[in-house]
Amino acid sequence: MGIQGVRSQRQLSSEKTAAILAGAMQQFLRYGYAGSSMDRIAAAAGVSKATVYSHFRDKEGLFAALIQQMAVEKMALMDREHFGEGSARELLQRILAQGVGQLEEDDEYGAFIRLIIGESGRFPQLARLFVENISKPGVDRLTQLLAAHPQVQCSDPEATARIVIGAVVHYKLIQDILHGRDIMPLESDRIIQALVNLICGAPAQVWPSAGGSRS
Amino acid sequence: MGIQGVRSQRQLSSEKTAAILAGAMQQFLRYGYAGSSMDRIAAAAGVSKATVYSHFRDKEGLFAALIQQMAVEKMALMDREHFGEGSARELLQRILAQGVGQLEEDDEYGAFIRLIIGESGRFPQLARLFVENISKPGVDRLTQLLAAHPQVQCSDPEATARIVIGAVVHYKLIQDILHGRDIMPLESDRIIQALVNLICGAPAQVWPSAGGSRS
DNA sequence: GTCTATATCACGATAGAC
DNA sequence: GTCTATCGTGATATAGAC
Repeated sequence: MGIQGVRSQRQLSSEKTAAILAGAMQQFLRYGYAGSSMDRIAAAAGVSKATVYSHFRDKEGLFAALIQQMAVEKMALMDREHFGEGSARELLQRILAQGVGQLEEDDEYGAFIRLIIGESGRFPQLARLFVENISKPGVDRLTQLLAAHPQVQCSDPEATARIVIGAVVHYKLIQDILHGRDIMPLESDRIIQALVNLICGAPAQVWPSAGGSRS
Repeated sequence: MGIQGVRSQRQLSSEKTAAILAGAMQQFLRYGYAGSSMDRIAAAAGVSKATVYSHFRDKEGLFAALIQQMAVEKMALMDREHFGEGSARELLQRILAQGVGQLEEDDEYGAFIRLIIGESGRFPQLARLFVENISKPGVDRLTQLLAAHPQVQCSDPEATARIVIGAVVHYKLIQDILHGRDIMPLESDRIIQALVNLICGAPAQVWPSAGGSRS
């Protein structure tokens, strides 16, 4: 099903290939798979429709190649980051601020997530590719980071990592992808602070006695 | 844009209307908006295509009516629940177990979420309808519950509620909607327990002294 | 390799009989 | 109100010139 055999279509001009993929990205991200036409993709790429079919077997092959390319791109965004030194609280805060900020400024990322989820019924293998190359590496990295800092109070780092990632992704989902910013307004700092406080303990623990942590 | 004026189309037979909506649900949930055809919807409903057009103005009107109906249905699932008495930990655990269990057994719910997200670019008003009638009430209820139990250690109940809901929704998203169960296996109890421990403190609080809440 | 032109078909929406 | 039949359009994919 199209996921294999993408590389075998690449030994062509590779100048037009990039243009076609760019046009396909613009259309697929905006209109979804079934809502995009090969005519408009060719027009957006600045080539004829026959050229598209000389570079990719059919619409499904083009779509699979695009998703694969975007998965590699978005995966690379995360791998290069090093988060320096500091306490667990500082480190976690830095990671979350960087992740949320990147997610908020990258409009394309939201459209990509929308596309993957929307087509996950028709293209389950591409959805799995997203999980394997994007979701899992992110959760794994955070899991190792939580496990490496024993001062954080969590007995299950893997489940905790998924909670953190899930909270951030869901925030992006409601705020941007589902256009809920006016209905459920919430500053991203509130999410970040609440997450850090949950995992590292409340910040201003005035009385370390039995009281609690109300402001 | 179709969201209004749905009721005005209802004073018809209302026998066929239900059949059409059922057929539309089957098709739209499976193939998305652009991937569904009015011919197959009519066939799935057991009526002719002209009958569909006598009950709904066009494809967009039918889609909007279906989303509206499903939003009301799924909203009603949550409103009727009463969670009895008990400590904050017991209460939260009961709520999460009930919510996750309902989300896991209801295949239709996953397909509905996939559809809403996938079409949120083309139909932003329907996405907002989902946020307003499904997401917001759930978060609001959990927020009030967290705020009503001062023994839970959270200074921002609203942000905390969104973290909890986000973790659960993201779990459903990865496991079922994106077919990642084999790639990132995780028992739902692990998520529930980790959430409860984060919010209510670790379970075995042997010494309630200055130590904090390490396990 | 890339184009224009075309084959073939399914789509949304409607007309008109009953 | 519901059906059959159909109109016009735009879809995927290909043929053949250059």
